Amino acid sequence: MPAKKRAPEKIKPLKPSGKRDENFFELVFEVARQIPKGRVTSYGAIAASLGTKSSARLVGWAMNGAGRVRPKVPAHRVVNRIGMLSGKHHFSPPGMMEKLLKKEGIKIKDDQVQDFKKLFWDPVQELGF
DNA sequence: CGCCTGACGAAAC
DNA sequence: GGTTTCGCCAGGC
Repeated sequence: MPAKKRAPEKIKPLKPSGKRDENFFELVFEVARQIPKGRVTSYGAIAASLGTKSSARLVGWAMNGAGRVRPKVPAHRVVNRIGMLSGKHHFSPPGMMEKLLKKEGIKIKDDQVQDFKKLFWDPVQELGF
């Protein structure tokens, strides 16, 4: 029997209104803007704070528009859950993300954030969600 | 109109 | 324990 069914944890429904259009993106940007300087968070953490922890990909997708919203969203402070700069390839110069992070005092080693766990900023915890 | 891809995550194998 | 697959939603082709 082909193990092709993964439904581990059930995700909670989105807004009762069913409105999950660009509003979701706005929320992502809002949370991302709350990231303090010198700190980092993960896509999944943001998604979780919005109530859609399974939609971590959407957070990343939302970041695609991070550069076209104002004020600019510090997308460079958002990395995946292991602290890897998965999104560096999406910056103008791929090294920009790392550069910005280092500028804030964050050490990067091989596309990975050092002391990620220590620098991790959990929106759910910090924002009190 | 349908299939594939994508800056993730987590379980299944 | 590394690899694979699924789910999420949206957009591109």
